[in-house]
Amino acid sequence: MLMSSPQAMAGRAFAPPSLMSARLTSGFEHKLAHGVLRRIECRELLFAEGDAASHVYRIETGAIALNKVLADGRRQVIGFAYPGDLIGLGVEGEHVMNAQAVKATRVRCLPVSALRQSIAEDPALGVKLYEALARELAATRDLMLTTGQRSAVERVASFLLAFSRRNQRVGQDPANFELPMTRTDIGDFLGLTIETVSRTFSKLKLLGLIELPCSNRVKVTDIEALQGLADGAQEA
Amino acid sequence: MLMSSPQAMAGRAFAPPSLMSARLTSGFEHKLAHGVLRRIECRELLFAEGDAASHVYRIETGAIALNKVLADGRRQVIGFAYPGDLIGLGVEGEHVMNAQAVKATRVRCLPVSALRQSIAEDPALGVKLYEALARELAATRDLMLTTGQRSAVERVASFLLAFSRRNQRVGQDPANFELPMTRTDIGDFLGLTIETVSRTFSKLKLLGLIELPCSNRVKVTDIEALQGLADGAQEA
DNA sequence: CGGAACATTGACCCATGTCAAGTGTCGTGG
DNA sequence: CCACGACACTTGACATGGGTCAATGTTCCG
Repeated sequence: MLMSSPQAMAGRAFAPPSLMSARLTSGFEHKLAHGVLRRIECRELLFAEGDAASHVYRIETGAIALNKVLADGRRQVIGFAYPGDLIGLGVEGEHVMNAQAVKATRVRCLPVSALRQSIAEDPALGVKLYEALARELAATRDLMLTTGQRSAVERVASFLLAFSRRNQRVGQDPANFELPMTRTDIGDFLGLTIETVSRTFSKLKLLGLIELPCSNRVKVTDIEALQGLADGAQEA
Repeated sequence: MLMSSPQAMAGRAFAPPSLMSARLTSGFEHKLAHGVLRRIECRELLFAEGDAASHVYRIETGAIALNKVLADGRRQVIGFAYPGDLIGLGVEGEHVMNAQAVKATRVRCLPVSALRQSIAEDPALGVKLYEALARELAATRDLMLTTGQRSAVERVASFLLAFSRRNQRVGQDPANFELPMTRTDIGDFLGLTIETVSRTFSKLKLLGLIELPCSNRVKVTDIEALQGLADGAQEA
C-alpha cells in the first residue's frame, strides 16, 4: 500500500477548484458512506497544524479553507474544499495545515487505518490517491504563479473564473453563484488585503463584468472580458 | 503500482531545499546508476511544459530551476533541484512545468517504464515516491506562505537560511556557499525583481549578517539574526 | 431596535517596481 | 597579455500598486 495517512490534499486546477473530487473505488466509497458524520460550525477548525493525522474527511456540505499561519498571525489560505472533496491526505503523522470551516459544514470521517485497508484490498485506489495528490501539487503551483506574479485584478479575475469553472463542472450555474467564504478568506488566499479585494470587486462591477446583488452573490455578465483581465490584457 | 509517470517532483522543506533526496531502493538505484548520463548546458531546458513526460531524471551535478511562465513572459520559479534530487515525477502524460539548467548540469535519465517496473518489483518504492510527492506538496505550500505573505527581507532571509540548511544536510558548509543561480532566478522564485533582490542582499551585508566576496558567494556571519529577520522580527 | 460582524470607500503612505546609469567579471580574440 | 564586448550585478531616482488607517454602510440576528 502506498497511502499511509492524512494531511491536506486536493485535486483540481488552480484556485477554488477545490480539492480532489476523484470518483473513488467502491469499497472505499462504501466505508465512507457509513463513516461518522461530523458537523463543524462556521470558523471552527476540523483539524489544526500539528494535530495527529488520524482521519481523512470528505466534505458533504459547506466549505473548508486550508491555511497556514505565520507566528505573527499573517495567514495564507492554500485552498478551499467543497462538497465531494477529500481532505487530510498526505504524509504520515501530523497535519501540516489548518482546516477551518468558512461556513457551517458537514464532513464524513474515515480513520486512516480503514483507508489503508481499502488500499490493500484495491491497489487501484492507491494509484488514484497518488494521482489526486499529483493534481493537487499542480494546482498549488498554479496558485503560486498567480500569487507570485499577477496583479490584484488578475488575481481576483482568476479566482472568480476558477470558481465559475468549478461550478460548471459540478453542474451548477457558472455565471451566478454564491461565494461561501469571506473577503478575508479570499484575501488570504490571493495574498491581498480585504480592502484590495473589495476595491477590485467594485472595479469589476464598474467595468460591467460582474454584478454583486449582495456581497457574497456574484453574477458574471462578461466572462470573456473577465478571462481577458485574468490573462493580463492591459487593464482599464 | 501507483507511480505512473513524471512531472516535477521534489521533497524537502521550503525554498532551495530542493527536490526529493529520498534514498531510494536498490533495484531502482541500480537502474538509475546505469541510466544514460545527459549534459545540459547553462540555460538549456531539460524538458518544457507540455512535453511528453517520458523520463524521470536525477541530478548528478549542477542545478535545475523548475518554473512556469505566463503568456507575457512573467516567470515563477517553483523550486530548485540539486545533485541527488529526482525530478519529473507526477501525473501521467505531460510535464506541467519547465526544467531549466541554471548552470551546466548532468542528469541521469530513467524511462518511466523502467520506473514502473521497479515499483512493480518493489511496492515499498511506490510508497516512498508517494511520500516524496507529499513532502514536495508541503514544501510548495510553505513557499506559498513565504511569497504570499512575507516582505522582501523576510523572503531573502528565508531563502538564504533554507539554502544554508540544505547545505548542512548534505554535509557541506552551512555558513559559506556559492549560489548556483542568478539574481533573476532568485527573484522569480521569491516573487521579487532582480533589483529588489540585489538591494536586499546589500542591506543584509550592511546589517553585518552576511558577506558577499563576489556576487554568487555568500558567507553567513550571523545566522541567528538572519533567522530573526526571516521570522519577521521588526526590520532595521 | 440595537449591536456585532463584515464589507465598502476614501485619503494617505510606503515597499517595491520601473527606468536608467554605472560597475564588475569573465571569456574571447588580437 | 591585454582589449573588448557581453552579461550580470549594483545603485540611484522616481513612480505606483496596494497596504494602512479610519469612517461609513450593510446585513443579519438576537
